Amino acid sequence: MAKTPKIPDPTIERLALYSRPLEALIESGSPLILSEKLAELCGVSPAQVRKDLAYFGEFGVRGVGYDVRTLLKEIKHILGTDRQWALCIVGMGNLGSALVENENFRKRGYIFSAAFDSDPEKIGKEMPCGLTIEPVNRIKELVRDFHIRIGVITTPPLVAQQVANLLIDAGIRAILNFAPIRVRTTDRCTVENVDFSVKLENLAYHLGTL
Amino acid sequence: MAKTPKIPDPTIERLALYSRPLEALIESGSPLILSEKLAELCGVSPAQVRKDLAYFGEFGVRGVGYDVRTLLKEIKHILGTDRQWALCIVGMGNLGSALVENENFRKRGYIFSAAFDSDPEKIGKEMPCGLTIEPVNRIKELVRDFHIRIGVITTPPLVAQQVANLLIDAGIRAILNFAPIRVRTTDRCTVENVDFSVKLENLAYHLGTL
DNA sequence: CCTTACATGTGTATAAGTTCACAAGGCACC
DNA sequence: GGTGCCTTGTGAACTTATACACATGTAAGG
Repeated sequence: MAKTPKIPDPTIERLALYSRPLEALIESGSPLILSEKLAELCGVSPAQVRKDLAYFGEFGVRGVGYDVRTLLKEIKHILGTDRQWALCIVGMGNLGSALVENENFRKRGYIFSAAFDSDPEKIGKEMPCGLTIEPVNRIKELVRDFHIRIGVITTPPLVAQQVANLLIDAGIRAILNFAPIRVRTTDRCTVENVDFSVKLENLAYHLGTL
Repeated sequence: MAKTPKIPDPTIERLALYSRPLEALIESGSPLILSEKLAELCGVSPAQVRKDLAYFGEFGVRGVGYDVRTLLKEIKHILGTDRQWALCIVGMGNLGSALVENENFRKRGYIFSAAFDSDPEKIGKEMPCGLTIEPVNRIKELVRDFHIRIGVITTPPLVAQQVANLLIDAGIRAILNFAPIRVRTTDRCTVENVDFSVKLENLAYHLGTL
């Protein structure tokens, strides 16, 4: 990996953001993009775009702009999206089921390799995507066998922490948590929390002040 | 609304975060919470908690702590979560269906009052929650009739912007967008974007550097 | 080959947000 | 009623992140 003295966390988040319009631009055949245009598409400032990219190298050509294909390739390499990642998911309720069927993930190299639940009713059922729901006591075994590095939690909040512990114990080093509770982890394991209602409350606040 | 000179945006996001453990504490019967304890539960610093709250008033008692019920009440009032909000949702795929069935929303006062899709196959179908899927050309009418203020977008990315325009035109002033594309709006309309794969790419980056 | 135009890359300035450290205030016990 | 303990509330220091403005380098055209 390239020399990266200290990258701001928001920069990483924005890199992922930049890749969305770039993918669309490749589809539409545009070979070139300007920082100004990309900035507008992502809702940030042009200087921000250039600074973010400059942390990792010189990907553009002065006086010209950025080659779309090259830039996307570089961003994907930085983020590690140029390879595939095996995921597992715990909690096959409505949300969990929706996620494993989601094409967006697969398209970006995130492959659900195992799905778990504790409900005996669900265990053994095959889902439209072809996965069979496994009992949680097989987490360790399947994480090892499928080389799963990332875990997704879509359980009720009350059991989310236990599940996180199971995942960490199984060797998972990154967790995407959809349960509305902050799960604790060790230094070895990164967590990203996604809480829909937090977002909604944000919106409600802004509505209230209008 | 109280005098609020200039509230940092992260503060609002954290207020919503604080409310989660507080709800749990009420269930478990603890009457009192210390900034240090709440901070730990939310993964922030105690000073941060106190500063965030101090923007809106003095809710605690020095030397004692915060009364859980009072604090939650105040936070809910600030965020506007002490009343109910009517939502509509556009795009009844797997994710959309999962969201309308989600109990988390209803519990916090967010009520799905209308669901839309453009697929003739889906229109007219009744969902487990009792809602009937309506055609998108009824958005304006139903938004008006049900006094809907917040719209949720769970469509494919290609039509997300059009849908956003429809919603804005119908008078919606806040949008929660799950499509992996940044939708543009007017000043009158706030948008919150939730992009799962951005979160995943974040995780992938951190895994890569480990 | 030199000049002009233009967009990137970057050091510096500005702004925003977080942590620190302590003053202010309330409760309990003596 | 006074004293000591404890936690909040908060101004100031510090850290982080964003915006500015210009120097740098490339391509095209005369």
